[in-house]
Amino acid sequence: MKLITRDTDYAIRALCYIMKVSHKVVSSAEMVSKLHIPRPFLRKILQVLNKKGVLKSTKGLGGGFEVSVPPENIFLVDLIEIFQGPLRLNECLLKNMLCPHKKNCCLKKKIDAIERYVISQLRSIRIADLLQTKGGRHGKKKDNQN
Amino acid sequence: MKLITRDTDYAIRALCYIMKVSHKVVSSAEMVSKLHIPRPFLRKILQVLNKKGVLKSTKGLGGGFEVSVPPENIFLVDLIEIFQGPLRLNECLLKNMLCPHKKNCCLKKKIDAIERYVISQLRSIRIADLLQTKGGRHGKKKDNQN
DNA sequence: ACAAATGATACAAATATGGTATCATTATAG
DNA sequence: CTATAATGATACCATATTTGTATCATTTGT
Repeated sequence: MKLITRDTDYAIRALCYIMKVSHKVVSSAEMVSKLHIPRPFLRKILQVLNKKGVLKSTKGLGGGFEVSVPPENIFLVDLIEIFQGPLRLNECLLKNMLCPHKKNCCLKKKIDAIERYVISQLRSIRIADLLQTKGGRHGKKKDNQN
Repeated sequence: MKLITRDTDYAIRALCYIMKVSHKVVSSAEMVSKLHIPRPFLRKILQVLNKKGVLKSTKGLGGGFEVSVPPENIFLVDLIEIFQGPLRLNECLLKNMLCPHKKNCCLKKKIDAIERYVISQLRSIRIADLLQTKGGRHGKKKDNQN
């Protein structure tokens, strides 16, 4: 059971890279070569981030992607929900009607409580916070051979 | 993202049914008719529970399954691990080497902390505790039309 | 011996995940 | 104004996981 899937993972990496780099607009080609993410896959991910308003894209020569909301306002839970849908730990139970005739199943209650905790934790993680340990830690040191 | 998959779900239902019912040994046929679980799938699940020592099976006429450890000693986390493997929320990050050159990635740390919390919570949920709200709540009341 | 049960195991369908490929559109440089 | 470098849209495909099915062997009570 993965809390974070590959596309969310790649999205985090891409966002961190864009935030870290000095120039505002970053092309997908640059990210592919730096982050070693399969190109079409990364492009698809970037398009999603653009549609969701997390990134802003510019077409044409010299175009690319830039962060479109203040980095402090992007949280891990947002990316997870964009790529993995709403975080629901107990969907299976409801779908299969484990407790068909009662709403007060204590298993559901307990799992709901866990879910609330997990979401609250994920909501507290800023993508910008990850920058410190995501390759930008040493400020000006070169990291282009990563 | 499901915390509990279908087989774990079915296992919970079956265990609760066996615990709830007055007779010790319960056949898979009975559980199929009462719990509305596809027969071959339930049989497979029961066999796993038998192999793992949670249930004890008796072959032949009048045979079936009975609980083989004290119900208070069966926890939700055990069933999850039996059917879904060890609970690891962050395997993806490691596999893809999100942080290839540093062990002190703060994202990993945070997710590990969440994982520890989730596991501790799941470890505190006894299957026997679920009985109260799983169809056995009213004691002797009939519930066989479920 | 027969029937009722589980044991073992291989197969298959459906879904989710991870990834490709292709063509259209936009924008800039010259 | 055309060539080129970028993204937009979209359909497709491969693999893994989940959710089952099917079949035959084995055991056991009557």
